[in-house]
Amino acid sequence: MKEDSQAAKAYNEIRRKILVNQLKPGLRLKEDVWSKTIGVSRVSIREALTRLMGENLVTQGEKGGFYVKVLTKDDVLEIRELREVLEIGAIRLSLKRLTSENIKMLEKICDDFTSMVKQGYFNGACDADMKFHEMLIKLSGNKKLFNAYFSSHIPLFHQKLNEAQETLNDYELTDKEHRAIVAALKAKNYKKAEDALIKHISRGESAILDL
Amino acid sequence: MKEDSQAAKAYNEIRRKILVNQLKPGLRLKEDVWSKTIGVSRVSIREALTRLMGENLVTQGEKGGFYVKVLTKDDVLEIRELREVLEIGAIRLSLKRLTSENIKMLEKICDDFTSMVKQGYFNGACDADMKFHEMLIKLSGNKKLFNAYFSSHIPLFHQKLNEAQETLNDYELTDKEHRAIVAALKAKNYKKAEDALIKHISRGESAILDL
DNA sequence: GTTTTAATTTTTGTATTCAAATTTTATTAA
DNA sequence: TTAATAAAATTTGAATACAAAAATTAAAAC
Repeated sequence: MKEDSQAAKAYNEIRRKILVNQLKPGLRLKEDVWSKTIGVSRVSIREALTRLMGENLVTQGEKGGFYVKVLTKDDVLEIRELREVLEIGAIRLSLKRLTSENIKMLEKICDDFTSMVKQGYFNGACDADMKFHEMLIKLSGNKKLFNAYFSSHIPLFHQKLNEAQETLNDYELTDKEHRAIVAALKAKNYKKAEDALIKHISRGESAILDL
Repeated sequence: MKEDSQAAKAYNEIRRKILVNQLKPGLRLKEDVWSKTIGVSRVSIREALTRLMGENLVTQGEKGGFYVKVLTKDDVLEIRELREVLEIGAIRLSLKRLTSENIKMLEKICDDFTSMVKQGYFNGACDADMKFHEMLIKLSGNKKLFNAYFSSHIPLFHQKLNEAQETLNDYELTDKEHRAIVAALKAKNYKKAEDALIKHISRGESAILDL
């Protein structure tokens, strides 16, 4: 799929919409509809949807037809575990190579989070939350790890998490937990960082499952 | 893609050939050739290749055209790290839920490995090696983790590993290391299991990079 | 003989087409 | 009215067709 092909155009557009939750899970994606919406032939739409199926962002019903991937309760549970595995792993990999620059980047994201919560920009705070965890992964310096992180529906997971954050207290807890992780990393205390991270992620899961 | 569609047929056939290294990395996959080989229309081949692109088993050149994914030296390094992350994580998740049944399954695989090496069935031993690590992942009980394991080109990595095993000594080392991991798991000693696993995987990487 | 250029062939990207399968709507019988 | 059946419409799976792009080959110029 060439960068500038019709199929790539469709792929990017549909993918984006799924990841920002504009296309609700379970929705059927009719080829003809999207063909007209995006203005490319049905073949190109099919190609885009097939690629998304390879990424597991869409599934196919037994009788054919594409559907937006549905996150079940089991999925949420498994994603939480996988997040734990990947983020803890990332910390372990990055600990040796962490620079003070890196720590500053994390602290900056924490500060952004704090200030946005204070000003009532809750969606912005959610962005910062996602960014924080992505940064943890990125600091591992391992592209494949980053890739695994993103192909695991973690963005979808985070979508749900966003909905779960309701009281101001939730945000303040998140903030504290993030900062605890950063502090442990700064002190190069692997065990402490790991514990803080596990605690943080587990709380997120509970919040989602309570929805 | 319906289970029994033409595209699924092509997808499975091409995918298998890539994973068992019958299609060498870097090879161009011409749609027309495969259309005639498999006996389906070019559209179905395109669909299969597009899906494989979503899985990152094939890539696309700047000027279009599909190619079998090439594993670079960096890839090997990153996969080794990712394996470490995923397998250590799997151990952590499974430790609480490990039954004596599970341990027996692992021991059985070790025994198979030993006996095949003794009889000179080195490819069989390689299979058992892969199976051992897959089992570690499976025992986590997390399908998404298993999925991440498989979408990380770890089978391709293992292919290379197979080529790297040369002397009888290599096989005996592998055997010992596997058994050390199982012993630690049996004793529910997480730290020991983790250490044994890291040591085992690191040695594998060195062997590959020496190729 | 080598390098450029032009012509030819191959290969891909995309649209169109068509039949089969599926879903929806309408009709009939209970 | 509800359930069952039949008819119509929609939707997909798959082949074909065709133009544009890329690669290869042949021809010409140096």
